[in-house]
This record gives sequence, C-alpha cells and structure tokens, in this order.
Amino acid sequence: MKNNLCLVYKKLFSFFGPQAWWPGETAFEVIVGAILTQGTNWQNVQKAIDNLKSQGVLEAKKLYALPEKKLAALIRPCGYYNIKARRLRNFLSFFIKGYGGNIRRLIQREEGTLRGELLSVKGIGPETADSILLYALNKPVFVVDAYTKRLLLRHRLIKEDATYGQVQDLFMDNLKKDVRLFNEYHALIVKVGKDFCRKNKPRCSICPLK
DNA sequence: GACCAGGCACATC
DNA sequence: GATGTGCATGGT
Repeated sequence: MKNNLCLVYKKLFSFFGPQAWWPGETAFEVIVGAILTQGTNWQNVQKAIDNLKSQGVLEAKKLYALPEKKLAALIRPCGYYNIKARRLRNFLSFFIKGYGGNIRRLIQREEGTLRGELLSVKGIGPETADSILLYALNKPVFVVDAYTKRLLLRHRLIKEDATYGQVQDLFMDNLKKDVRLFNEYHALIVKVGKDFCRKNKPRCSICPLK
C-alpha cells in the first residue's frame, strides 16, 4: 500500500507540478473558503470571498458584526447561502468567544483537541475541519474529499463503503506526516479529479495514472 | 436543460 | 447505522 500511494503521488506531481494550495491570502481567508466551498465549485466561492473583501469585512470580528441576512446576501454566489451564513457565524462565535478571534491561539492548540472542537461547531464536518487544520493552520492532517474516495475506488485501493476515517488513515499510516506533502497530495487529487476523473465519467485513457 | 461542484445536518426507517 | 433529502448558485 505504501508503494501504491507514493507512486500515485509521484505520478501526479510529475504530471501536474506543484498546485500552490490553498488559494487565499491569510489563514482566516482560508478558513472562510473552507466553509464556503462545501458542495460548491471554487469559482463561485471566489466570487463570494471577493464580495467580502470589497466590503472590507474579511476579518473575524467585522464578519461576526454583520447581520446574518447581510452576510447571506454577500456570499450568495457560492450557493446554499443561508445555511452557509449560519455556519460561518457558528464558527465565528466559537473562534471569537473561545480564541478571541486570534489565529495564533488556534495554531497553538493541540491538533487533536482542536479537531474535536471544530467538529463540535454545527456546520463543520470532517473535511472542513481537516482543511482548516492543514491549509489554514499547517497541521499535518490529511484531507479526504469526494475526489479522494472516487480516485481510490476507481483504482481499487478502497471499498465502496470506506468511511472518511478509514480513507484518512490509509494516507496517514502510509505516508510521512508532512504538512507540505499532505498539502500537495490533496491538491493534486482534486486537480486530477477535475481534469480526468469527474463523476459519471468513466476512467479516461489519457489520465496520468493510467 | 441536465449535470456537476474541494459537504453537512437532519429525518426517517 | 444506513439511506435519503434539503440547501442554491453558476459553469459546462
């Protein structure tokens, strides 16, 4: 298994090159993006984030000061905007009340403890929590998403019913726990997923993993 | 017009 | 515990 996962990584990296994830200027922006991208393509999320930037509210306390309706209107382009406004506010409440809205204090928190706290915020599930840990806070946690499962399934490396934790363990038990590696690997999986391995599209003969 | 996108919570069985 | 459904815009 170790060789398989290393081989997949090497092939993806040599084909696509570094992906420079996450697209975002600050850790806080990465966190906001992680929540807004749930079930949505990144282009739409970028429009929503641009709206927040142009209004000068891409900062924890300013964002939390916005009425929920106003926040929802600003993030409208990314879809599910009412639910995401609520989820953002749930996170902001946790972040401001528990950590004073201070990213450095989040980073100082032990990673397993923080993961549990993030998962207790309504609207933050395993993928969003792990994206925050890895891409905003630089913790060595592997992010699993729909593309990851689809890729492993199509290469017969997992079963159909594998859980999030099982897929995550597969990577974390067989790779060096390295932030740079986990960062790049997940980004590469999304890249090959978008370009070659979309839903309802059977395996493609020009896929770099063929 | 159908399908899909870097999920999650909740209801129901 | 598994399975289904609502949430919603915008690109292909």
